[in-house]
Amino acid sequence: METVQEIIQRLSQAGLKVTPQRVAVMQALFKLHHPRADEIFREVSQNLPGLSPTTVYNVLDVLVNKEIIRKVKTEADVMRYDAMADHHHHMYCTQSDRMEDYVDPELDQLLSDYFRKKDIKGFKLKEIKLQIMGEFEKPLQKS
Amino acid sequence: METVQEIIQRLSQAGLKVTPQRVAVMQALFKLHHPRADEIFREVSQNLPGLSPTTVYNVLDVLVNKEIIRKVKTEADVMRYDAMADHHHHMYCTQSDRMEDYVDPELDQLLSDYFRKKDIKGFKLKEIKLQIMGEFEKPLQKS
DNA sequence: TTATTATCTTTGTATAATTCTAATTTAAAA
DNA sequence: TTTTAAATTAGAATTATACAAAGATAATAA
Repeated sequence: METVQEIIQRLSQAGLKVTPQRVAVMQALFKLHHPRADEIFREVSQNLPGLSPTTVYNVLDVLVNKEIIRKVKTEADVMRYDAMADHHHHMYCTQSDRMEDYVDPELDQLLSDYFRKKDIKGFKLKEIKLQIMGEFEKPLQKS
Repeated sequence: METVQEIIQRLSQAGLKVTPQRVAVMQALFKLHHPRADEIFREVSQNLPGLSPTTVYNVLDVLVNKEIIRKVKTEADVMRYDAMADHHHHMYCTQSDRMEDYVDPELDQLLSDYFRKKDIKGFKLKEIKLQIMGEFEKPLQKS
């Protein structure tokens, strides 16, 4: 969970103006779990009445371009957003659009070793992300 | 490249009626490379004038549900579809929307061994798919 | 601190992808 | 064949997202 200070710092570092809208969108991204744009809009609107949906899309686009956050598409065809603190993978439920983070440095090491040897011709590899498909056994708890 | 015979057989096996629209959509899926719904629509319309876009969406949904084809989840806003002959991964260009298949049984073995040991709690794993992000060195040839 | 300016946000409209509904047609079983 | 459940269609509706122009504001430098 990031503090406002850290959010402000991240925005500045990226050469972005620090606006209340941007800070609030980032906060929503940390608070909500892989939210959709409309969820962010609703959340942020509570603190910033009069917020425009366009602003949310603009802010999200800017953050994606600066690689501060990421877009992720789920099974259900909705776009979700992810504050990408550290490198991580995603577990997807094949029955719903539920999605969770999966962090596993050991696996990352294994993969990075493997691909160092492998070296795909004509392709400069930058990152490996896993989509781990399956079913969650326990239903998601309401927060 | 699948023959019409094989496509018909696959549809029947899944308990689906064999309609010209379905066969044509499957053919388009093999001909085109990870097409979007609208690309399929345009392709199939050439042979089946008067085709409705709704039909393309319906057919794609049915095929996805019967696990004959797959939706490909990317960071792009549009959904792409994949005739899933064999298990494979995807390589993505970070500079464009280019996307290629990546087949690597050795890697699959490695991953399956790893996750057999690992066993994520509360999650029934079905499949691992890699998103290999990077840059293609040579531009794609026009077909 | 204040003025300046580039950047951001907003409003309102537009567009594109996808879904819905209800009517019509068709593949396949009897 | 006839029947019927399943599939397709047209057209309207919805939804998410993008656009363009005007107004507001954060950051820079005077």
